[in-house]
Amino acid sequence: MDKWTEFKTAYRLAKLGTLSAAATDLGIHRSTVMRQIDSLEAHLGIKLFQRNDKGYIPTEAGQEVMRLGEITDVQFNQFVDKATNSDAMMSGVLKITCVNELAELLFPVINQFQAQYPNVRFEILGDIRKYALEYGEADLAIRMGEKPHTLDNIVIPFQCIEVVMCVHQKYVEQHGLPTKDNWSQHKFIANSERIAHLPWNEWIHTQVEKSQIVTTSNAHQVLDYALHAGCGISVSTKKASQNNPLLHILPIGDMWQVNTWILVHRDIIHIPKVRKFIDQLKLAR
Amino acid sequence: MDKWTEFKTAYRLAKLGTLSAAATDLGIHRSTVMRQIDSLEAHLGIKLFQRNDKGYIPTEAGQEVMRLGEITDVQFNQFVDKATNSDAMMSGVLKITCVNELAELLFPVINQFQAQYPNVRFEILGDIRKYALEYGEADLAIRMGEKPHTLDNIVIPFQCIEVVMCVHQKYVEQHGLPTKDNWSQHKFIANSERIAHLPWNEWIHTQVEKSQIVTTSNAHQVLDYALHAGCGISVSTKKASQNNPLLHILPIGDMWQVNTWILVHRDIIHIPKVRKFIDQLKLAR
DNA sequence: TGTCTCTGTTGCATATATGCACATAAGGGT
DNA sequence: ACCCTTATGTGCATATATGCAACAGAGACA
Repeated sequence: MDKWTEFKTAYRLAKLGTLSAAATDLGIHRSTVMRQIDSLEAHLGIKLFQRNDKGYIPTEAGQEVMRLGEITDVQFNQFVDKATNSDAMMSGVLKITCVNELAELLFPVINQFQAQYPNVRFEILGDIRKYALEYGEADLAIRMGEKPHTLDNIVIPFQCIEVVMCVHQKYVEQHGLPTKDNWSQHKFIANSERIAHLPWNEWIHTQVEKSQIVTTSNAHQVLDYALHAGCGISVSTKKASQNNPLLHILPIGDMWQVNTWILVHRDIIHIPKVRKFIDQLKLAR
Repeated sequence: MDKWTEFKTAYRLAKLGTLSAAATDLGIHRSTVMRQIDSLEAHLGIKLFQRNDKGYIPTEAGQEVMRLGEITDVQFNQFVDKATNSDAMMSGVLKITCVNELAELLFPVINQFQAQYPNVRFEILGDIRKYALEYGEADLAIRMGEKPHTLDNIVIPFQCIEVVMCVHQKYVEQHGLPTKDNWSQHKFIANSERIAHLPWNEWIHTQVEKSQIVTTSNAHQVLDYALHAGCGISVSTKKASQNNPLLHILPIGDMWQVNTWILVHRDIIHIPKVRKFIDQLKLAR
């Protein structure tokens, strides 16, 4: 049974009783209604209506069509209402992918957003690898570095974050404060993998002798522990470093201005909750 | 939402993931699937799918379409199965209209039919007036007399019944046995209304003096009571008269050969239970 | 009785949807 | 490196469905 449109026509006809009324109701022509019914009956091999000069009377099967059509119509309309009404769509999960390091930029906005739309849940896919927006693995991505060049994804500039070298007080007590002149003698902490979209990590791997990188991990949080334990010099956002009085910001290297970008697939940017969340992200720039 | 066909297409696409698969499944062309989806999305103003080079991934709304479509599909298919499968259709009510006098012809067949199809219920509309098959008041009609000439109804010859004049033993004891020569002196029982499709009733009204018709009623059963109480001469089927030893069949008038006809609307004759019941009626001719 | 409006029905011109062929891109296997 | 298969996307010719207009019958009303 693939004649769903004809089925709806039959349902309206059974409900209203005449071709003319059904046609007006459906916004099509009388004759179209008639031919759709003829077609449907021929297809099913059963009569759905008894015709007379006064109109169309549903047979037992026709009454079943009416009953079923009514249910279906309500369900479809409810779906359309729900899908069309923005507020009703402000629910479900919003999946965001980013490297762990960027998650902290997100949560102030998420917090604010959830106050307004408590039914939207967030799922942060904090991982090294890039999740593919194209395959629906995530709704949004936050990326760093050069402006991503994609085909199906829309790229929106997000924050320009400042990144600094820093070291913990414990390290200073043990090894002294690294300076511009002697940093090449100190210990460094870095991600064990070379990841193109982690620019400062690349900087360490290219600018620092391999032997200086004494602590590595594939997890950002582990590196953070190492930093706070005084294992060596690491990289952090300026903001995070300033908030911790035990962290010393070092004048080593340059102060990085790293651009971040919001990525969203062009097919889902118009989904209300996605759009509204992006709007709030923009305000937080 | 009147794009039910497109809705089904969207549901299959969401289920199968690619245009090609959905197209094959639906028996239409890839490009048709694509354009129907585009059309539906444009109509709803929301994206149902996220497109990529591997296929179509349903959005949250698209998943809802899939869920709803699945339910609807099952329901529609169940309907088609039920409506198509003859045995499954052998249920519900079968409405038959006839004058009370003919009902006794029906019940042997009904009895046999119900043994085979216990889920079919019968509703006999035994009344003087003709129920209109065209307006769905009844499924079948049994009519007497001349072959009915109708436009939308199919007429099938049924039984040729023999009708006789008869009188009860009580009447004979009181007034003597009516004969061919003296019947015009006797009392008659007739329906109070002149009904064209009750030929023997018409015969009485035209051939017998008004003053002779001493007992009338608009109900056949009442007339029957009057006959058995010995109130006068009445008309009955030969069969019924022969079964009652207290009834005398009189040689008055002619022995009528009355044709009876099965009437059924052309739109419902193909409904399994209607067709099968008619088949059994034919066997009982 | 005539008119008016309601119903379904049917032929015909046109608008719409469909299928085909081809272009394009990406991955898998040899 | 090449082929083969998978997938989507897009003009274009054609098939299909639609709307229109006209017709016929039935009932309401004056």
